[in-house]
Amino acid sequence: MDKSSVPARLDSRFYTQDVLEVAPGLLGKILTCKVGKEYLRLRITETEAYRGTDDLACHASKGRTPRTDAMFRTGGTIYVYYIYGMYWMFNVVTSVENDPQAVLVRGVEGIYGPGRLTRRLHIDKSFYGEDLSVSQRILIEDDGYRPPYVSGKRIGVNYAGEWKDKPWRWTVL
DNA sequence: AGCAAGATCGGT
DNA sequence: CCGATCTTGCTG
Repeated sequence: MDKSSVPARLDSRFYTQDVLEVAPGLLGKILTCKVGKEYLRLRITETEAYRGTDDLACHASKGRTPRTDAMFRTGGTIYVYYIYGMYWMFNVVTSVENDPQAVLVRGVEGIYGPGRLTRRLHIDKSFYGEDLSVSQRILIEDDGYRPPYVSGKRIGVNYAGEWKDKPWRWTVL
């Protein structure tokens, strides 16, 4: 049998890598989330990397606050924040403790937009700080699928000086 | 206590 | 292109 076709939960060995490895690496992985009594399983199609205190687009560049605390924890932690009075943003923390990095999941199959996907998956503040490698209601799985992809500039970060042009957004073709 | 900005979205 | 809508963090 084909071992690579058996879905396996991603663990800390994957999440503790650098965000520039994890963000494109998450493309094609299966985001599994319990919604009511059902588990919705959707492949990730678009991601963005936010990397450390130097990256002016990264919330951690403003320091460690109650809001950004989760980003400073170990890889696999969930960082969720509320924006524009309407939307929850779902992020996967990467790297090790005190090296604040995170992947913003911007899209999954059939759902384009970070605010839309959290609405569909019922992801809100209650997921803040949860651990993707052990949670019973949310996890990410790898079944070996490796889709082709392209990279481009991040969205909505024109205030970030030289950091606004980093090609840290990845989209499946 | 008040204020300005924000990793968005949907309608005009 | 603009309004909705509210949390966060900073200023005073």
